[in-house]
Amino acid sequence: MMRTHYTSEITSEDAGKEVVLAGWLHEVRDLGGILFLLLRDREGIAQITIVTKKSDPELVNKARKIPRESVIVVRGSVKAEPKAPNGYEILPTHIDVLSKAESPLPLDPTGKVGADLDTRLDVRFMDTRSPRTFSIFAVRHHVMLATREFLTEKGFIEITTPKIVAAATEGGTALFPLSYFDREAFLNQSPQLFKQMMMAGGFDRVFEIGPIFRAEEHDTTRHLNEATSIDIEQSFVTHHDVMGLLEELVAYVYEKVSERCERNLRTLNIELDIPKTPFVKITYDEAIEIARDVEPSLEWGEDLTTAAEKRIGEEIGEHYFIVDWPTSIKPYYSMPYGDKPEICKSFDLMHPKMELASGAQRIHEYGLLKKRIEEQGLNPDSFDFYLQAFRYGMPPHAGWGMGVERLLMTMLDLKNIRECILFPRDRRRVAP
RNA sequence: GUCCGGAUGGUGUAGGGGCCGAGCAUAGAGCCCUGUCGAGGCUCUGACCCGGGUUCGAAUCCCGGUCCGGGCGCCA
Repeated sequence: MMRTHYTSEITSEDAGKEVVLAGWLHEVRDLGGILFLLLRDREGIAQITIVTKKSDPELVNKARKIPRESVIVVRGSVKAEPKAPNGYEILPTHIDVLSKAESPLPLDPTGKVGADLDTRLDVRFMDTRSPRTFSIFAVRHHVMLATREFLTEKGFIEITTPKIVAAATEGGTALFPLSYFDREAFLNQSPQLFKQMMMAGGFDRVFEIGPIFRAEEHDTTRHLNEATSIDIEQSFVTHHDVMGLLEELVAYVYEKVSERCERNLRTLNIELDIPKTPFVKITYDEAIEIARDVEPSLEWGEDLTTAAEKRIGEEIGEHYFIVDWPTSIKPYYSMPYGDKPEICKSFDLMHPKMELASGAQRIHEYGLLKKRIEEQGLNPDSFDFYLQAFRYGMPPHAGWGMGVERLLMTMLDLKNIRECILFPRDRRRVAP
């Protein structure tokens, strides 16, 4: 290791110790007789102080010439100093420039001058140097870690399923075609079919965190063409059981993030309210009723518009479920109610600002599933690989899928979903 | 896809027919400065998206294109 400490690992109590810090030259303040260099690493910023008259002229000269954002290693002793930012400063004996930064910089990581999201995404490697952007991804990591902990604790087994597939999963959404040797294939829109097949496979409880691809030409602040989904499937349970699991998971993730990401949340200026469980449940019928305030022409059997979702979100004001959707607007694998087949055992998890997840009790009976595929205008033959799993002992099961970026976006109150993914793929952007 | 708005130094912006030889901030170069913490002061460098048109005159108005932002749709 080239460094002995992160900047955050030093306090005024380390006075007198020799340390080696490594990072980027965040800022230089040259006051003439005294020179302050700010060294930034991913955990924070440390002040390097050089009193010019008392220091080696060569070191002073060298320090004055380093361009901002160059990668430097500083060896020196810690001095307790109430006037310094974190209560300590480093009196350097050696400063090495490992990689000199060109100037001007494509954006300003100190954040003094703003940059458009588009500019930031073009030079994401530099954007993530800013403590704010870095914090978003530190939180993202903890969202995914907490999810894995929670689901593992609940007996779920993590699986990975193919992203290259032969046929559409659900119909509905558009897929990206690609050439697979001499055949056409697609990028998968969801692990749905595979996780269900593993219920027949005896896994009982599975989850996957992975990319999903949608070829829709949507162009909004809450859609991506490549997103990350947390998907679960569980056997011998009902949709009510997996809704319970989902709300517990969301609350757990919020709780762990607020415990483990204190500094990041402070950087982002976010005060996390841990959602209270159980979440409110309203039926689709009730949702339509509320939505008619703003969408009087909304008919039963139609999907909710953006304005409708907003109106209902305002009304409820916290996380909630919309349950019992019309069978016709949900995927074919959703289980219709036996006594009322026009509605099904499906649900959406909503944040007041947008949809986060959707799921259902699944059809586990071969004949009904095949019939539903046909009714939705799809060809059962292309689902043979899937349907087969329902013919030799398929337990009743339920599950859901939740968008990681949307969870993070609503948690951190970010205005654009592109903030939540390092290298977003959208209608226009395929690089970097 | 559609509607609205926009494109000015590296970055973020002001200016909406002549006042623009384009203002400001920040960054960069240089000088001064011993406690900065958005350090400060002085000097300098650096820009009107592309193509047509209107006009004596276009950064500014019109047309086309490209790119970008927001809303809606589609969608999760």
